[in-house]
Amino acid sequence: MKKEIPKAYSPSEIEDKWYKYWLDNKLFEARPRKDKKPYTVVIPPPNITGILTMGHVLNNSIQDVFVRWKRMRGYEACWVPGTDHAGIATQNVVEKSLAKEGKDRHSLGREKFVELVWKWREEYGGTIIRQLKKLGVSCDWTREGFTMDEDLSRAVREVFVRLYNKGLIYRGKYIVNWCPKDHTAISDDEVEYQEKEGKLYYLRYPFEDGSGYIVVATTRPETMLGDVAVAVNPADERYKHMVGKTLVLPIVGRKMKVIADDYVDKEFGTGAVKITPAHDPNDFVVAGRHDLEKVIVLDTSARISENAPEKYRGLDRFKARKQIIEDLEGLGLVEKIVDYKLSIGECYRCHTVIEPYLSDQWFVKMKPLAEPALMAVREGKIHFYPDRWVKTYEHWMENIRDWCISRQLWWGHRIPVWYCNNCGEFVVSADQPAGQCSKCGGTSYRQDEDVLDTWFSSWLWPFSLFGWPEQTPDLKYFYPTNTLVTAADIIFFWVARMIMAGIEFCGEVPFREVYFNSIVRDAQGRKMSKSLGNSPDPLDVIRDYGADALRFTILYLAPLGQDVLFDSTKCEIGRNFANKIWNAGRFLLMNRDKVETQDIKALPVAPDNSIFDFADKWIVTRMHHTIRDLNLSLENFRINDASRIIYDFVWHDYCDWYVEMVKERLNQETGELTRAIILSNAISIFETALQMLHPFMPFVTEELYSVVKTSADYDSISVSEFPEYEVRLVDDGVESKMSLIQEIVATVRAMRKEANVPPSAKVDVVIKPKDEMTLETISENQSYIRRLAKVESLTIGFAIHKPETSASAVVLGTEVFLSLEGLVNIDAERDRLQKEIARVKQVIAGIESKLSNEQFISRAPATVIQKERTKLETMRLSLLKLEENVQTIG
RNA sequence: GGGCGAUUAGCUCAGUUGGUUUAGAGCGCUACAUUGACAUUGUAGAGGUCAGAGGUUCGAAUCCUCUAUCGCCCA
Repeated sequence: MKKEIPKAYSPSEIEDKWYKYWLDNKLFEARPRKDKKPYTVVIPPPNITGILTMGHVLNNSIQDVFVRWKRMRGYEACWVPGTDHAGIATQNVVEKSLAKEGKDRHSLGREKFVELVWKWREEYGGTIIRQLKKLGVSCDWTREGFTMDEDLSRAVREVFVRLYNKGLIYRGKYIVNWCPKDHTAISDDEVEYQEKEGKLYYLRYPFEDGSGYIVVATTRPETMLGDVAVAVNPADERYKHMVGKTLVLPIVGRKMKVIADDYVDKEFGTGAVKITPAHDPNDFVVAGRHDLEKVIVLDTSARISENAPEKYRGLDRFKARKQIIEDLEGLGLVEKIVDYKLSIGECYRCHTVIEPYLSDQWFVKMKPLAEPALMAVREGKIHFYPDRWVKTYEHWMENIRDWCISRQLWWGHRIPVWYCNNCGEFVVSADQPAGQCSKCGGTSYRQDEDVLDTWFSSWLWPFSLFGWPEQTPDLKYFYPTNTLVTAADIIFFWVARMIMAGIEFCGEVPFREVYFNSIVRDAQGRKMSKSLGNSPDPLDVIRDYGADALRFTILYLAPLGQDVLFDSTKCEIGRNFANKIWNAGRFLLMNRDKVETQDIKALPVAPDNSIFDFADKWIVTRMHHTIRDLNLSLENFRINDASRIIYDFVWHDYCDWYVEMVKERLNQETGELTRAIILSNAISIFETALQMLHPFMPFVTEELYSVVKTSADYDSISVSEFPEYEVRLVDDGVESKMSLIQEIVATVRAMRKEANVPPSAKVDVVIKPKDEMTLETISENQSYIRRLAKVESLTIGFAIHKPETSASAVVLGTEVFLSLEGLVNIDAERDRLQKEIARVKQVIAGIESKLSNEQFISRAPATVIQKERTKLETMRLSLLKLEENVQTIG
């Protein structure tokens, strides 16, 4: 079975092949089963309008690591994918394409428009899902959900009805955040605040009786058209005598009173505030207290409305602002205009400046839902990683405000409220009411025009996906889910609300752990954004470097709780690593071919065979420590630690040292059976390494596993058994022995370099060990030292004298001499030794001062003191030898 | 204004409850190496007063306080 293996790993051919294989063999499909524990993850559903970003790459790579890891550990791993209908975003996209044809949604009509959006969704809505598959994610695609699916929509209506019946949903005229571009209300959380340079306008409002004027300060002078009062603080001496007096609103001519209200901040502006109840949330509250009229002077596009003087009607709010200031200046009513830094609210979708706007909306009373959700996190029913997000969560939950859930859009879940066409009475019902109107007996109804906030469906995601409100077997088995991986910027939008919904509707938290993944930034630390064009297209990166490389790199770079600075060229880390693994596999296969007369699959696997030497013992020990550390890191959500651990093991332990040692053994052994066993040991270690690596780099590991595997137990590495730490396979002493060998090798290499010995030249080395144990270790492994340090003859013994012309070094008390007939550079050698002597002296001085400190002796633990004593001894011995050797130079 | 985070090698970052640390890695840099796993490589090397100042401690990159700079969230 000779096989040509290319020198370099090329991912593109391999990735598609294996992804298809996994899907064809239904390896990611999960079902309720008694013999296994479930491990459930629901994907944060990307918008159907979205395309894959680096943020998605990180988020989904993390989920895939957990899911694959758990699957291999014997859990029934269920990762449910899906998409979000994204009300505003999707409607915008479709409207834009309509506009290109010179049409708009109103000319089309609601029904046709919604049909069109569905068509758009069929055609383009799956883009991000296709892209996700390129990443190799192990989702159960048979369970793919969409927030507008019939099942999920049913859950939305059911939830609305239940909350309404419980008195937690109400309708009312309130000030909401209005986006004049999208023509809809948005929730408080959907407003983004930006610091901007603006102006503060000081306007004079004259008294009716001609006794002068009062000066008010405002940042939005155009709203004066809707003013109905001026308020001052009742404790403000400056204005006390003016309260109750009548003003005439300039331009408009409306008569209004000066009122007193505690809300007014004496320090802000002049201490007198104009009151515009229909266009400011605070003024709205004040107006309620004083029973003031609410005059709406803007229309839904934030143009001046019919309720204002004719001159301004139809003007855009910013144009109106200019015009009004101009006109007021003409009347001599502008006191001054000063520069002012203000925080402006923008629509998080389109970045249009939000207008506070009085309108009829539906709200959810949040306080009763928030309380148990807050407790759940406080009591540890849900853990956050990193846990500092708990504080943010608590702060928000303690100050929670009601949630405006109605949106003036066409695309979304229509509010399940029906109005009697006859009398206007409304019925809240999951389905169209069939019977007679309870009030007038009418039988025809029309449904509320508005749709629900998109988050009103995504907060049900962890259970609506499993068939809620039906008590399905899936729901019983897979809910609550285990791990939620998401970005922290939707902790309020989504995470907190899911917790509330889970507890309210299922009586159980929706997940046990929340992992907040890093934010991916560009190399300069800027947030990735479309407008900056600094976001690499993950598909390009996959094409250039491979999906495994991208996954590994971003996981390796993203520590828990820190942002990650990413640049495509960093994927060299992952690409080079994939190539390294590939070539380790290539080495094994090429050598296996040389012993093909042996049926390598039939050979006993390490350590249960006779050929299990120092190198095998060492790598098996290292491997089990790696398994232990890797599993621990993953259990603690320290994914970048985990990727480092496996990286170091594969590259440094396995490739740099173990493979080199295997080469030496193959070189020495002539018996084919022995050679085959050596290889089978090496292959079995490699297989385990592949398994550990598989959650991170699924493709290359699957490919190599398929060609290298000896056991033939599993059709796919993705359903093979994840390695578990076995303490019986750990040899306690072998690591320190190996590190002695490694240090000796490194020292010889360094000495060679120092003396300018060409890399190909062989050298003679003489070693005088520190003690019997060292002697034994070195003797037993001298062939490795020879090969790794390119040594011709190696002499070991206690009765050794330093060769005449040689370089010397001391490694943990053991002397190493490098014979350099005519090669030794006396000055360089002396320098090197002097430097080392100085360093060792410093270390000794440090330890001595510690040990001579009575406080240290009396207070430090005995083990620490003993360690210091041992260290001192070794260092003193080294110093002695170094000084001896420096004297015999030349 | 309130809260949170960061500051360690030229760059990007590890350093888990203070003591196996003589502060590590990757990239970059310097030197050398190419007949078989890999130049997407190997070997060796240079490079750090752990932001600054105090404090706690026998012992601090690690804990506490303050200061400085940067970033994020909330008002």
